[in-house]
Amino acid sequence: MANNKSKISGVLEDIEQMVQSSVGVLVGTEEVVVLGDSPDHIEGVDFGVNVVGLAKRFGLSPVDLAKDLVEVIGKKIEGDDFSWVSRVVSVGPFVNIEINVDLVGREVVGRIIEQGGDYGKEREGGKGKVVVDMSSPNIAKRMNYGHLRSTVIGAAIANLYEVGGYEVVRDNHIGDWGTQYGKLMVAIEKWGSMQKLKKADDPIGYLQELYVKFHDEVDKQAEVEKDGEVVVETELEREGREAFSKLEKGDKQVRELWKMCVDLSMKEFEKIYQFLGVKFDVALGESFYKDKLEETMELVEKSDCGTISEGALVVDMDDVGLGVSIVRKSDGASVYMTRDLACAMYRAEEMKADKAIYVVGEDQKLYFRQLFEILKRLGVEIGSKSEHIYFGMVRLKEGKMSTRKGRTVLLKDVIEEGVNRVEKTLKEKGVRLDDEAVRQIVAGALKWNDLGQDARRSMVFDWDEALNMQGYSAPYVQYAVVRAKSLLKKAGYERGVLEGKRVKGVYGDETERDLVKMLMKYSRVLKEAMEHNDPSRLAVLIYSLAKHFSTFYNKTQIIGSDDGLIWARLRLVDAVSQTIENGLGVLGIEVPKKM
RNA sequence: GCUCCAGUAGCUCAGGGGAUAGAGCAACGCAUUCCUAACGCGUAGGCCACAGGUUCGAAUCCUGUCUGGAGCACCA
Repeated sequence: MANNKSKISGVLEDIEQMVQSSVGVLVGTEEVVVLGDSPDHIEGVDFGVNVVGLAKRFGLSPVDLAKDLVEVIGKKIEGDDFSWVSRVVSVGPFVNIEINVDLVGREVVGRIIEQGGDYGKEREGGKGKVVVDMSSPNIAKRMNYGHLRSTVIGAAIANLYEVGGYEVVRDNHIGDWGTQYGKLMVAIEKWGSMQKLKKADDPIGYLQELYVKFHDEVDKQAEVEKDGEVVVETELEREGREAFSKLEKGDKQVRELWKMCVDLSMKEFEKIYQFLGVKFDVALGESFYKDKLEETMELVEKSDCGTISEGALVVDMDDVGLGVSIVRKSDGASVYMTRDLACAMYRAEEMKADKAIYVVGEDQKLYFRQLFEILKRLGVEIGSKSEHIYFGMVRLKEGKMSTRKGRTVLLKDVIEEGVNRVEKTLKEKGVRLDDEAVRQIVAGALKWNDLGQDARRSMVFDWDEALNMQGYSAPYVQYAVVRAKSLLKKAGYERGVLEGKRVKGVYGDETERDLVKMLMKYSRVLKEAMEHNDPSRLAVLIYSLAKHFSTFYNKTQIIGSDDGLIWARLRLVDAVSQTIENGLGVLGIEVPKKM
């Protein structure tokens, strides 16, 4: 087991491997060993292993096992077989390891600089193809702050899978089909016009108002009719439902109007995506599957799981606690489920995807369990491999967001406020930045708020939190990278040019040591983030890197130092900045040229 | 009513069987002729919702209670 083992795995993994084989010497088989952090109050150690679980499994005393392990590892170190570890001690059931930080540091830094933007990436591709179903705004509605979540979390998940060796298709699953568009068509015909829509400054706003009016009118009708009999469906709703039915059957006039709404909406969405720097590989909206719906409904009807109930085609999953799901309405029209079934099959058969990841809010948890269950019952394999990555709802202090009650925070307003805040800060600092840098900072701040914490928690919208630019935030991390790069430039540092430069005897300082340790953990954290579908793990690590870099930057004068460490330190700065930038890249956050 | 998710510092959150529970914000104090202060250093702030249980060991696992969020047939 030499130091220069496979360069594919990281140094941390190599050390783990060494401990693992040491365990093998003691118990006969190699057991998976994970190096954790050692506690701060025990000085001089860097990583720790808890052997209780291991000892129990083999019926050994944890304390004895720890002692024995220390002895075996100690021999390896002494024999100069493994010089990355300089000391190993046991404390109760823990085995603590001190790394030879100078050696390890130079190795890790060297690898990062060598691999650059590829550092942390899985070398072996071919893990499979995954479709990430993300963003998915509904047409004819303005995007509100809540729509940010699926978009940025989806982008980060997609990137995580990509660096994890998967082929990824980012699919913006636009909501452009369904009864609500029948209602919208009715509203346009009754109270608006195509001409007005074409000329409108804010076409989506125009459509949204019509949609809201539709519901207001429905409420009025319902009240009137309530005086008579029990009303299930108002006249207006019936018209809306019929209009959708017409749309679905291919009525030319309705289709034309619908198409216009789609095009106008997409144009608006594109502006926001551009600001955020979010890209999709495809945008196959729900309507894309409109010609496959008949076939899908037939398939369900002919399958063992489909039954007719109250005129509708349903799948009863009560036996597994999932209730009943409608696949075809009693009037023959499709529902969301029909489209998603067709979509899943298309992704499996046509796109050759192995897996689909739906980045959609927690309110649809039951729905996706139903979707996967139906696919399973239909014998469609992708269903059992797909996942619903959910995120908590965004509320306002006043309560749930509601387009109809005008109680929303529009995404474009949040962006605008972000730009204003950045510009105000710049004025105070007397710094000038171009629009691109401002955009990157605002987009970063917005994304961090979604990616920096467990997405499953629901959140109450708060301007200061949504646009936080201090401390645990994207601008803080971006700033660290910008400082690092500027420092490198000022020092005349160039990658790979080291002739005659001393790069020895470094990384003894505590902060430098912490930085090295965090760099070592990068690829592991990346992998964990992917496996848990949790970008926040990555955010936590790169924030930590930025934090320690800031400490280092403030206390260590690098340029002008003449203690012979300058080049080694610059290399460390380079590696740190590269790693942070890689991590930010995975989160979909760009680094401005200047800050 | 049933099901799922969450409750950790004043606020927003990390940690999710192990060693003395950590950050950011807010507060207070310090620093600054030096690589840009969206920065750094320090102080203070905790019955980890509550009650039982499992364990050598629980913020972490189990059960129950309370509080908040989400969902439960022709919306998406």
